[in-house]
Amino acid sequence: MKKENNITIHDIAKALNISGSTVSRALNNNTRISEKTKKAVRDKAKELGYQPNALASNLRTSCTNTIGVIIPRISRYFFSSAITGIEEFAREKGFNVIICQSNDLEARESDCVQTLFASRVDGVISSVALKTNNYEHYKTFTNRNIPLVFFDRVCDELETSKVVVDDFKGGFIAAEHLISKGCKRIAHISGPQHLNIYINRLQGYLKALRKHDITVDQNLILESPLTREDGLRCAKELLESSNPPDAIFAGNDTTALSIILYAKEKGIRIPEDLAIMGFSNEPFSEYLSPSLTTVEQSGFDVGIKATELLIDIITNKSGNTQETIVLPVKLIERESTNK
Amino acid sequence: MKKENNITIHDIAKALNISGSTVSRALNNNTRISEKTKKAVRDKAKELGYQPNALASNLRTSCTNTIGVIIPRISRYFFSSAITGIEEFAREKGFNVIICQSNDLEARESDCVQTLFASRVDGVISSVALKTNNYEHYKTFTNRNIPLVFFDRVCDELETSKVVVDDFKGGFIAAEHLISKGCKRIAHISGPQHLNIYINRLQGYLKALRKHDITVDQNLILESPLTREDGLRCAKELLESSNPPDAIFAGNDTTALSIILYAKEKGIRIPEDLAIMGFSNEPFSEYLSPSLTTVEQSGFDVGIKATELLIDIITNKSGNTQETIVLPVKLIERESTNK
DNA sequence: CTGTTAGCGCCTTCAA
DNA sequence: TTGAAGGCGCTAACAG
Repeated sequence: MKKENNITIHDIAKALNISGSTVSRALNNNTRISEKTKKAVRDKAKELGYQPNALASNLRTSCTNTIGVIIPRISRYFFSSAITGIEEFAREKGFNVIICQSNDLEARESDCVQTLFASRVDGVISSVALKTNNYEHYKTFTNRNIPLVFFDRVCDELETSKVVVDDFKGGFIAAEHLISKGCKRIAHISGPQHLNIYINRLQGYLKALRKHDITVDQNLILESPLTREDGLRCAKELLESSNPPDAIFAGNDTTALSIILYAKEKGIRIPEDLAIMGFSNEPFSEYLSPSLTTVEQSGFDVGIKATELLIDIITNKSGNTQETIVLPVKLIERESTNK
Repeated sequence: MKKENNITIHDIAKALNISGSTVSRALNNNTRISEKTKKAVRDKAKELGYQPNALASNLRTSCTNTIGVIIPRISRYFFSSAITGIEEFAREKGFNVIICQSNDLEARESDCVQTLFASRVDGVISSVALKTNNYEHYKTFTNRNIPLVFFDRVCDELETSKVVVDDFKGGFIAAEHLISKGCKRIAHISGPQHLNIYINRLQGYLKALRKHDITVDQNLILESPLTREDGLRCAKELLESSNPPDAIFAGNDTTALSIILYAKEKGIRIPEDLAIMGFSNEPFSEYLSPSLTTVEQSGFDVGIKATELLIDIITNKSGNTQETIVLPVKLIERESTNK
């Protein structure tokens, strides 16, 4: 369906008896145009209801003013809030945002790359899929000098900028917090060990144990895909063992909630302030478990930071295209129900 | 930052000693091109690593193959799943998607309209902000013949297509379900009464009461902004009244969860199968309240339907631009904890 | 079936 | 400080 003809810069030019180029320059606030002309042009533009045609401008400049985003799933709160941050910042800077979901699958992620590339995005922000082991597809961007910024789940093989959360410290303070409560046998449910975030959280946890001279018990460290189902499996394994842990540091919200639910159902007592949900801020977590301690990162802030970095690279203000920004984490302790 | 020069159709043309238009037609699978030429063109395109430049095509055809979406907040599960549906369907049909959030504010919604318009989207899918009372800004689209489809929260003032959920029936079956459990005093927490969905749910509820000769008690019908805070206010008002209801049909998930939480905290007994969460499918609801009965709609399905409708209109397959599609609802009863 | 021609609306040299 | 001219890459008449 063709759109109606719109007002172009030439209509303004004709109305003002000047040339199209002058109008173009005036509209783009070129310094070589007199204030008087600029004002006249702007007024006339408003009067005629002129709307610049981004398409034409894009074709000419080969800039789309569009940022592509690849995320695992939009329905996870961390990512939807990251997108909110990305969108907000990008729009403010005059960029549009195109979002693609990988569904945590490598093949889909590869499709996303193609889609975004075909859309001629000026830059890309991505958080890698759980299932991604091969990062070749990202070279579509790096090979063509299209700026790429990873956030949260990053790829270390590629030389790009990154915005990460201090997962190591998160794991450390989570474990140390539990130790300070008197716990010795602290379980940790970790995620897929090819992803930086889970590796780092585990390392942080281990460091805390070592610092406090607590022997590491490998039986207390589980690797999980962090799904709900697997959360229940972990809960069973940990809570019904002959020698159960006295605290649990779960890898993510889903897992933590699964465990608490399982415990409640089986009548197993596990004080919520001795369970820690890793790195989440799901809005419903508080409802489920009002006294759960969490280690948090703000998806929104991560999104903003990543976008800021990307736009800096796109507009060439920053020559450094391999910067890594580490954002701090916070331990949030809630009122205890453990009376 | 300018992109490197890319392969164009003319490079292919030159390599094959044919004209650019033939290449263009071959690539677009025009019927008037011989299979042999098509194959030659496609092979050469692949060989050279040709990537079509959508920008140029867009400028020429004044179609962007892009759909704009305006939603209140991406972080609400219903909307994020709707977007997943929209995206999936749109991509399959070769459309890109640009998402804007209104944050449930009228002014922001108006900004979204401007942004999408400036992006020259081929069509728009929208769910109106809670705070929107004036729909003038949407005329930016309707005045210019840019197809507009509302979903879920629709605007009846504008003559557009709509995809809605059967809220009336939802309210009806929710109330009737509670009546069948023997409840007589059924409270309903409704949302802002300028929005179709809340009006209809309330009407359905009222019809069920009338059908079963239950006198309507206005004290049991609350209007709420459906926030968490107001959920607590409603809980207090209902549960601590001198004559409390024996069932509650909450307007949305947040409210339902607030009520259950409040009840638990205060030690007030309210069997979960006598509370109904209206129209939600938040992934964490089940964790919080495993036996809560819900009336559900799938955001994903709504998104798909809306996109299908919009793309039909854009591609002019359907002349009807004022269709209203009503999707059914389901009552989901879970295992009762009310032993 | 294929080629020629002429723009889509804007920006950017180059020249004045 | 402004104008003229050309072209970004593609497509849609119009001719053959």
